Amino acid sequence: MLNKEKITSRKEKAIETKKKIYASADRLFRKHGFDKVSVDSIVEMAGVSKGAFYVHFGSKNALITALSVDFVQQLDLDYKSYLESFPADTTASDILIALVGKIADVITLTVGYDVMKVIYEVQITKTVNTEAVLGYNRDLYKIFNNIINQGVQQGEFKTELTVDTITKHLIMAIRGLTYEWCIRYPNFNLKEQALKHFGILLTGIKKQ
Amino acid sequence: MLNKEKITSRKEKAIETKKKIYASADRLFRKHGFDKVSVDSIVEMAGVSKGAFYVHFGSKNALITALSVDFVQQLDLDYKSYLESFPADTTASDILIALVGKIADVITLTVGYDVMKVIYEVQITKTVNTEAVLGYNRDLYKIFNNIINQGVQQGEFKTELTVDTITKHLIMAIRGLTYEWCIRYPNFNLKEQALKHFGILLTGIKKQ
DNA sequence: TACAGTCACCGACTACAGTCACTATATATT
DNA sequence: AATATATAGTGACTGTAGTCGGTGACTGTA
Repeated sequence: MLNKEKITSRKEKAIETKKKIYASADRLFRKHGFDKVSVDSIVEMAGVSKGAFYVHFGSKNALITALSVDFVQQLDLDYKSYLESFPADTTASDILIALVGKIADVITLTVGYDVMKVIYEVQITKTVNTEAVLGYNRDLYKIFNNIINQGVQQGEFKTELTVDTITKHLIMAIRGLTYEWCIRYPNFNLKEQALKHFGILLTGIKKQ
Repeated sequence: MLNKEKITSRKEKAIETKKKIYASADRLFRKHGFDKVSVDSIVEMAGVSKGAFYVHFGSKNALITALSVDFVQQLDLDYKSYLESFPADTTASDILIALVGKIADVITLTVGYDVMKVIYEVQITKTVNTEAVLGYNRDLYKIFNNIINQGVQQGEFKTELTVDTITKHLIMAIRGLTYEWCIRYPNFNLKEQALKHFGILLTGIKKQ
């Protein structure tokens, strides 16, 4: 029987090939944008065949998603460290508002429209498993969960809804805002609208 | 100079061609779903050339959008007549909650996942002008505006935000919920989540 | 060492959206 | 009526994502 774990020279080479494709794609996408880069150009730069591409990635979108996932995970780490800069006695609402502003900044300034658009498009076309972006154990959910939990503990938020439920609704709202930003681009100020929207949502969650 | 208004036999024939394409597409889409119908098969059924298709529709998505727009306008009319069945003294909140439930029902039961998915996908890929679906003068905005205005007049809602602003935020929330439903399909109960979400939003809008 | 099985890889091929130079003919102009 | 112009319509062609039967180097086994 073949040992599934052993890393043979053959598998090493395969991993090497995958990395080459990934790296070429990354360079080309950054240079020309997602739309203008074809699979053919990626495999040409990587020096492999088209067949090899589809051995390692189920589709062009799957590759884009893989790149996005790396990106999203990095972003979540950034949000985490951003929060560590806050004084311990900041209220949960204030933290949430600050975080939402930060997220809006990152999306509009760092990530940018082209990339966000593709991520949202891929999610809806479902050609790819986007668990890492959508999954409820994504870091962003944990971050929100912690803040909201703190708000509930300190009697700032209502207890009618579970912490988990509130978390899901708030992150859904961010996704909705970002979707709206994408479809109305460039006629929609994400940060301004996000802060206003969270003003409403937080009022609905706070104790009267 | 050519008279732009006159309906010549030539223009009649052109309209006829457009209708044939439209009708063939409608039949094929209903039968096989959007993804499995090619432009070639549409023009074959309509008995016209591919070039004719692109004379009348800028892209395949433009045709899908045209079909969607008809659909959406019909839905908005349905919502309007649904509201007329309410007693005059119903509170604005109650009307809104009922309407949101109705919309969720229509989306999940009447329109269905396949069609919603395409509408949301077309909007984000922006290959087409989706003004009729997104435009702030869409009937749905007017409907919401009336209800919210009533709520403000009767002192039920806060006056910090304008009626217009509230309308936009609520419809954005519906879009966000529907997007979430699409990307989590079939693991997301739209009606349940929409009602819960509007519970939060309305609390944030009502006078304390 | 011989050999059978596997699998990473190859690249010609298919399917399909969209383009464009051209044709045919209805309409406007003289 | 003769001619010029505008435009609906044509279909071969292009570009690109994705497919699939074939190949040979590498693997574990006897």
